[in-house]
Amino acid sequence: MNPDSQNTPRYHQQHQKAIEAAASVFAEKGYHGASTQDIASRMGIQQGSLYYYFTSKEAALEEVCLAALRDYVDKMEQISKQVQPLKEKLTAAISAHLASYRSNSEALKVHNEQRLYLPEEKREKLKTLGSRYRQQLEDILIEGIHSGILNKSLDCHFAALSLIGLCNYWGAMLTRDSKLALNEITAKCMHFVLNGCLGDTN
Amino acid sequence: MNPDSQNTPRYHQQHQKAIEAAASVFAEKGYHGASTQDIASRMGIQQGSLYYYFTSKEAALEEVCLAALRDYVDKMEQISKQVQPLKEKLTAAISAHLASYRSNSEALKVHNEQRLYLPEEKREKLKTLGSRYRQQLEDILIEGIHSGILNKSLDCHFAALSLIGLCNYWGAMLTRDSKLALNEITAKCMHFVLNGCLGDTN
DNA sequence: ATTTTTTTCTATAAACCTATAGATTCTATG
DNA sequence: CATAGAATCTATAGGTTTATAGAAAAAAAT
Repeated sequence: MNPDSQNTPRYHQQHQKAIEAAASVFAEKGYHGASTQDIASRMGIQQGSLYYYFTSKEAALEEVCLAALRDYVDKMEQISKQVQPLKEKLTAAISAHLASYRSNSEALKVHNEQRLYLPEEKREKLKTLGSRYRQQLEDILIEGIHSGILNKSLDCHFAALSLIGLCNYWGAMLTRDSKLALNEITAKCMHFVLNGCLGDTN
Repeated sequence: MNPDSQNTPRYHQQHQKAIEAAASVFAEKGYHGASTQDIASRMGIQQGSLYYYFTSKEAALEEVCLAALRDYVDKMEQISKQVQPLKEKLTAAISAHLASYRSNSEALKVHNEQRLYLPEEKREKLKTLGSRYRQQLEDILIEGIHSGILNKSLDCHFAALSLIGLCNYWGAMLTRDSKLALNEITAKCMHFVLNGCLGDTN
């Protein structure tokens, strides 16, 4: 393959479609449970043709995870930058996290559930992006402490991770049960994270 | 195979070993990523011999999940039955949940991450057991409300599920990072669940 | 219109995987 | 110790899977 060929508009567009197809199939069947045949079928080409866009199945998983996380970190960065009170920011963050599970071709789900099947080396970029995301969340919480809203002695690192865990859990639920309402779950997560089980309501 | 043969002590013991081997391999490589060869090797027999203990690879996954959940529901039942204050009960529940990830041959992890690869019919028993577990947790919370400790308007159903999500997340972390201390994570989860980010410390 | 380049297809090698059948070894019991 | 039954092994059928190579079709450039 001529290396220049990767610069045509068509290549770019098809490559994108390939990533989406892979994300969708991996989300449904898991990395090992999905075949390159499945991915190719979903994007309407022959199995062998897929290798024009991915050097290997593993590379496909890597690209899916990277794209998902990059997308997501970007979104978080925007939220984090905006000047608005803590509660609004946090709600936006949770809502964005949960929403990705529904809409975004489930790529984030693939990242969360399948990335460990990548070899160590291929996971490094993911780790970097992942901790940047966690850091942004942490910063929002720290800011909340400074503005006097959150508890001074809150362990922000632990809280940020827990929030991620919580959102991943409910995000996965959302993809499985279409009856669940995104807004409702967002609000409940928000309330739970802020108040816990002891705290006063409203 | 003579159906009586399944009643010998040796069969029982080897069957148990097979379930543990399967749990360990599934936990590491995922259901589809693991081969029956892997499982057989781990228990030190030939690949074909495995079928003396499992009718199929899928049946192996089913047994692993069932065993894990049964074990776990039992443990929860005991905790739930004990007469002790809410905080102690909740701590015991969280600690037990997290501990299973470390010690229990990671079968619970397999249940949480791989059970969806089972066909609907084979998942029904799991659903029943799973909701029994959730219900027990919910009951602990309800009791906490009645005894005046927890917030009256707490959504116990949502809180119970969230707690499960949180424990699954930190449980998975514990298996990946052996430096994390079980007791510390238990205490932090406990504190987070009770107080959230707003609540007072201690 | 012809040539070049990109994109897709077909065919296939090589590896692997599940499940079964029948032979073989082990174990317990009379 | 001989024998029945349990447990394991070997070999393999039948299927799927990844990845590659070379042909063919489509698109773009000259």
